[in-house]
Amino acid sequence: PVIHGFCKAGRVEYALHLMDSMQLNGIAPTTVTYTTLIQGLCARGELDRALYLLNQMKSMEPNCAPNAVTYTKLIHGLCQNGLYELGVEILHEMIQRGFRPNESTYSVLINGFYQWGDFTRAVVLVNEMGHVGYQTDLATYNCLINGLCKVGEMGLAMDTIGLMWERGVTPDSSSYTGLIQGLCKKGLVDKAVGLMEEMREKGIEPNSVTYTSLVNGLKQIGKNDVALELVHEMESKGLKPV
RNA sequence: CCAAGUAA
Repeated sequence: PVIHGFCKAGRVEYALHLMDSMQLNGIAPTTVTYTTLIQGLCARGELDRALYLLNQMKSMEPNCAPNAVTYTKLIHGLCQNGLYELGVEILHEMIQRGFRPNESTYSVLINGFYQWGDFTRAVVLVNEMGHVGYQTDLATYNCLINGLCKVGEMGLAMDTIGLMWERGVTPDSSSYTGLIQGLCKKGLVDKAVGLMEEMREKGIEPNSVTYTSLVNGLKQIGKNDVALELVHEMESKGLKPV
């Protein structure tokens, strides 16, 4: 808890030191302690040290056995630093050790793949996920949609949101915002406008990011007047441009 | 029970 605070404040070194003194006083670090430190190290790009900590945890079982959260944080860190191949390895290790990766784990990886442009790997992963009969939740879908939009696969992205409705997962404003951005990038601003109408019909309120994205799209194709209208509408709802 | 994932 305290350590978590230090990590968030960017004082990872201090937190590590603190853990040492805890051990000297006979206080055993817990899984959460380690996990938090791993997160802190990842954020600083010190992945080797994070991996080292993971090994240390494994040798200290069962008191601080790594769990799903530990792995997810680590994989997240690896992905952020472009080491998603290693992330996949860790994922497999995790499965071998009998951990079920959960929705967060997959979200993190999907995100990592797209972030570094590895579209094919992402698709493989998603299939793998579906194959295991995995339950994809809202955030996972959103990661997927965003990824697809980034690659310009708008057809697939639209299919995905359709799938969400079918499966009873209600998309949120993030889901739609991603799509709107993708459409705008392709110059399909009219479709983006239509999509925004659709989302309100379904009772999903656009937020400031949604508005801003669409406004930018409209400006790009020179529809400054329409863009301005939107800005006013947004402001009348108390939303500020981002 | 406390630590994990998504849009500008």
